[in-house]
Amino acid sequence: MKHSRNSVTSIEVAKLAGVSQSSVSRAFSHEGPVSVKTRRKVLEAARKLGYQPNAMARSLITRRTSMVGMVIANVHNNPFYTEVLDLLSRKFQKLGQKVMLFIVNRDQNLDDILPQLLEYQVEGILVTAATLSSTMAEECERWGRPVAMINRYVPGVHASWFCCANYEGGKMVAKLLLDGNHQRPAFLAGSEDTTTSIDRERGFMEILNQEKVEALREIGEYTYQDAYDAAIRLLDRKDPPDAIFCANDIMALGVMDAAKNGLGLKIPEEVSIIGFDDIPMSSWSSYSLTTVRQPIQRMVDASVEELLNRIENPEREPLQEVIPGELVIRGSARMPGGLSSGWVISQDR
Amino acid sequence: MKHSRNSVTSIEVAKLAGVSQSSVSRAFSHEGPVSVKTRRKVLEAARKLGYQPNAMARSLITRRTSMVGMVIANVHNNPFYTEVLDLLSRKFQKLGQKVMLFIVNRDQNLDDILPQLLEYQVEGILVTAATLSSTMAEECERWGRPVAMINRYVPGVHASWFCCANYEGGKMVAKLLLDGNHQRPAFLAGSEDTTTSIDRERGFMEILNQEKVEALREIGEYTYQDAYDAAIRLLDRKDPPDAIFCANDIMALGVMDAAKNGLGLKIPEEVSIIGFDDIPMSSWSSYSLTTVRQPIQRMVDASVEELLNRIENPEREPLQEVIPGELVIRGSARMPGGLSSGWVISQDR
DNA sequence: TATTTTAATGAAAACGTATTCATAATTTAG
DNA sequence: CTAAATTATGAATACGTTTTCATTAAAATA
Repeated sequence: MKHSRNSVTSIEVAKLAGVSQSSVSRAFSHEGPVSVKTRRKVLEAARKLGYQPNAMARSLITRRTSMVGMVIANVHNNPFYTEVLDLLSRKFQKLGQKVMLFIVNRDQNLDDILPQLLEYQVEGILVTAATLSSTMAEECERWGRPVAMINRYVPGVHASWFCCANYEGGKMVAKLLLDGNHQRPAFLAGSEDTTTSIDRERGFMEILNQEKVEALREIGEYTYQDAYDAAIRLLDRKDPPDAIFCANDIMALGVMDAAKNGLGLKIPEEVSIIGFDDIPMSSWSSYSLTTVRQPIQRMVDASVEELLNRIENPEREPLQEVIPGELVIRGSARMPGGLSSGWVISQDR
Repeated sequence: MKHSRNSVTSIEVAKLAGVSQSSVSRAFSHEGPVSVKTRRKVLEAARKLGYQPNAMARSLITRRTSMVGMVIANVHNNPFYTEVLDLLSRKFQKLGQKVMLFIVNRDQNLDDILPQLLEYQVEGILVTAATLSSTMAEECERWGRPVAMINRYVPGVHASWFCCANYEGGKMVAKLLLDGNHQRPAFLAGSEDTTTSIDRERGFMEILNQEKVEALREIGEYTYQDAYDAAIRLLDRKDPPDAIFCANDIMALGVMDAAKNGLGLKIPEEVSIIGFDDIPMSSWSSYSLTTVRQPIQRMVDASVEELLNRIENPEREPLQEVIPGELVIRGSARMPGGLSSGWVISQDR
């Protein structure tokens, strides 16, 4: 039984089973009336020939593909998005969706990706850690291809999105630092053009400004090494900060290594460090990073369900949601009295 | 200009442009003779209507999809495979292939994944860190869907694969430890059913047996936490090992944390630790892990190129290759004289 | 200019399925 | 036991392309 390419079609199965092609189709699609007898004959013949229905042909007639596009950035340098990718992919699988994957750079233009997704008739598009221009997003939506984003939003655009409460998270961190008697905080930004970094910083500065506390600032481009270098610059000043809030965990780990191993500082006695994400490594004993945990499972569940929902109900208005994170207290920041490692503090919103 | 679903077809474009549907097709597929004048007219009309060719319909007639299936495991708990995923995805993209992604568990049976891949007419399948049963692999190959694996092989199966030289890597580590005067080595296995762990251990034990050195053994299931716990068990014995070779880096980091922070041991003075992979975190200053670097870029390039090659030339015999890794000397293992951190030692094969 | 060669075009067929519609077989009701 | 309702079936069509083939237009040659 040697086959050339995938030549076996429903017609051959029909022939072998002694029924019409229509019956083969009906036996496979679980709809339509088929007698148990013919179904049995068909499945038997199909098994013998190794028949697989051709999804391309089917999609042509049903106008459904059960495929979604997934565009994701930052997957290699931020374990948080690795986990998002993993959870998204599994969730789609569980719900019977095929995933067409595109891994891009954070700042990459998606103009050349989208046409490919549309050509292949994905029924919806999920974008994470990358930004879809508003015209592109509108374009998709106008074509009846809903778009959902995780941790990214475009003001005024007609698309679904689900973000961690970045602004509120930044506020929580600022409060925690002030309550812990820090005098001279610093913020280590990610990329200047990401809403996540911007919003976290805005919340952070909001509280500091209220209390008339000034903050130092550096940029780390969301990478360990950049953060390491930035931390050295910060901590080597004659007026170094006594706390550094980093726009994400991977940078916080770089900052911790710079402080501990690079400059021999004690954490948190000489400098407190706080991150954002709560990636697995943050809980490892070498770091024990105090951080803001993103509600990753809820963000994934919500965005997937919303996307599929909008695929089924194209007229429905896109949903947007800001989901609160939680402050995870570990050992990398000096605490106000009464708080110690192990506490998890939910946001008050 | 409000569209319902994607209703605009080449026929409508033809109508607007005042040409035949065939000419529209020819204007878009870069083959076939078209005058510049009609091409211009067609593209203009297509732009106006926002026309996108339907890849499903095309694939039906061309019998090509430019889609490959990618099955990958361990992506969330091993950064090595995150990087593999990233590089694979980008490489396929660059070569014009669409990627249909399936993320699975390491030990998950692929019997329910494969039919989906075949239904969707992927032209080839790339499997990483998961194992395709030999019958399944043969099945694919018989249907003209070539299979390529990274870091996994099934003896005697008709498929391409590319592995790091795990066996030789294990030997290098054993030699290094013996030359560094270690008396009592241990091996921390990954999952018992993975060839990677098995082969690394085989090479390691081969050298130790030659020198009549006995080794302790534990199992870590490839996770940080399991490795941490296993390390405590090993190091808390009354006859603890003076060196631990771990089947991958993520486990080695867990072992380091257990030794350093859990038991207060000095690395490498009291215990040497060596890993396998060379993930980014291994070079971070908190760890500085001596490890065997997998030739990840070469493995990715080779497997992708081989897969596409076999798609174009179905008669070609599958290629298999064992690609040597390199020993990366950092600070987590006592060195024989003359070797110090920063050395990279290629395998002698 | 007449003739041959080449390029451009449109009509029609094909890809493999789902679905509609008419018909045949079966079951249920009367 | 017949009539009516229901269920099962097959023939034919449609989905949106690419491709073949015959034809026409244009260019190159004589």
